[in-house]
Amino acid sequence: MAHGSRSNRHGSTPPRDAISELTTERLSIYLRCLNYLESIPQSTVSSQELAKRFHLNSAQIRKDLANFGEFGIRGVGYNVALLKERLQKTLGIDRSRRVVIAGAGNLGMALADYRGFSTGGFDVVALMDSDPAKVGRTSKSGIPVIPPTELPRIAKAESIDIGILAVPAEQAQDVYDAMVDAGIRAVLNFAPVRINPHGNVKLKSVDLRINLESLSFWLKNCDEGDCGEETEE
Amino acid sequence: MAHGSRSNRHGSTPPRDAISELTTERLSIYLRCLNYLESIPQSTVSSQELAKRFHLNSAQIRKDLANFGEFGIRGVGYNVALLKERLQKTLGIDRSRRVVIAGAGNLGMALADYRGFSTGGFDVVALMDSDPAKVGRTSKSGIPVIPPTELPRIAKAESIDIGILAVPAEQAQDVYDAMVDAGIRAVLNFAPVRINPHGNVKLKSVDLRINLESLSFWLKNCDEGDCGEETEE
DNA sequence: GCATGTGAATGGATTCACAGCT
DNA sequence: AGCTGTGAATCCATTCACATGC
Repeated sequence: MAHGSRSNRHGSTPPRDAISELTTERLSIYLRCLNYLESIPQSTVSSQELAKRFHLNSAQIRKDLANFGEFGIRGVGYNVALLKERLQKTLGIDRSRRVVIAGAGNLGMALADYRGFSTGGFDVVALMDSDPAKVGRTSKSGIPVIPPTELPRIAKAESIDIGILAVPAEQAQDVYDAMVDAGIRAVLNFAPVRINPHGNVKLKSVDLRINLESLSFWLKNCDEGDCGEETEE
Repeated sequence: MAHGSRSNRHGSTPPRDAISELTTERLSIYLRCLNYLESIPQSTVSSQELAKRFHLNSAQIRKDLANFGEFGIRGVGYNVALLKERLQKTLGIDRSRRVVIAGAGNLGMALADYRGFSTGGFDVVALMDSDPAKVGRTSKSGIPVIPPTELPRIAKAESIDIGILAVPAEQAQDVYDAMVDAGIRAVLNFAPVRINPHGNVKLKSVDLRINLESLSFWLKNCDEGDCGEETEE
């Protein structure tokens, strides 16, 4: 109780009306753009300028933002720093999110040390690997490798928010299940398999091969005639 | 001429009618599923079984496949090995695609050695890095690091199909432009920036942060009330 | 005047449901 | 009978265009 009354007083309007994944991914993109503008530096931007600069659609920008409040000033545009802050809050990265990565192979190690994660909101707490030879070592940046048996304890103790699967395809389902059992509620999967998802645990998959195959398809159709003006992001 | 007459004789029907990216990405997924079935082994599969097993929609599978020919047998289903072969051909990975990776940092190195690429259709020919200290060395699996000045020559000599950007955000645009100049016609970008695309060069971006942010958004909205039955791939 | 925020219109993609083949 | 391939129907996302407010 005492939870949902003050409805539109200054942007705390809750989504509640089912925001699509496409929308939230665009919010991240806007955030990226704003970071750039802030570094220029530039303090104000209109949806049109954003659209032109970064190949977006101005109406879509406005509509996406409108889902979460009224962040702009009519006749003026958006305050870069302010909008950035609002987007970070909307995406839930105003506080740090704790991450564990399963699989201390090439990919897992690279992700663990990826600066794009550590700077700004994501905190890789541990790598996990079933290979005893790897356990106890650390990544270049010092993230420790723990054994699978430690997962439940770490997940609780460090209140892990997100699990990343960077294990071979054959192990992915089992490790996913273990993460779910350990109470992790969001998983990002890099293994090239379809995970059997557990309801209530958010699953997203990034299949690196799919992207290459998609490019290959385009190349093939290019060779065979119509190249068109494709670009896409 | 002598190009488009024998229309539907055994599946060589050309797309020509603009296949969406979503469709081609699903083709890759189907291919992944077929590989699994082949390993079971299982020789025949219906769209319904595929759908049930891998959380897909049977009508969509049939519709996607129908874009490229009639691969199934009514009353029976699809031959796993045959369909797999057809999909590989459709995606243009029946022959090997040659890849160069820009950026010999953690991510670039991990991608270069990623087994998911090398096994089956993609051939990482070289890493490229502007750091002289890295040039001349190799990745764990032996892929050589070349300097940027070598790119045009390698691109021609090795007939590179695909460039991968694994460089820091600040360099991404320049390296992309260099790849375009070198005649590379498809680029996969891992840098968290919006690349200004060159027409006629296919660009796809994979932003690792976006995926984490998307999970974070979901977690946040979970905490604040409606969790729903989300899952998604 | 200028740019946001938004209903209405458009355009795509997914799903339904069945005709047609084996 | 069973399952594919496909028009029709539905659903969702994007874009347009304008009323609203600075």
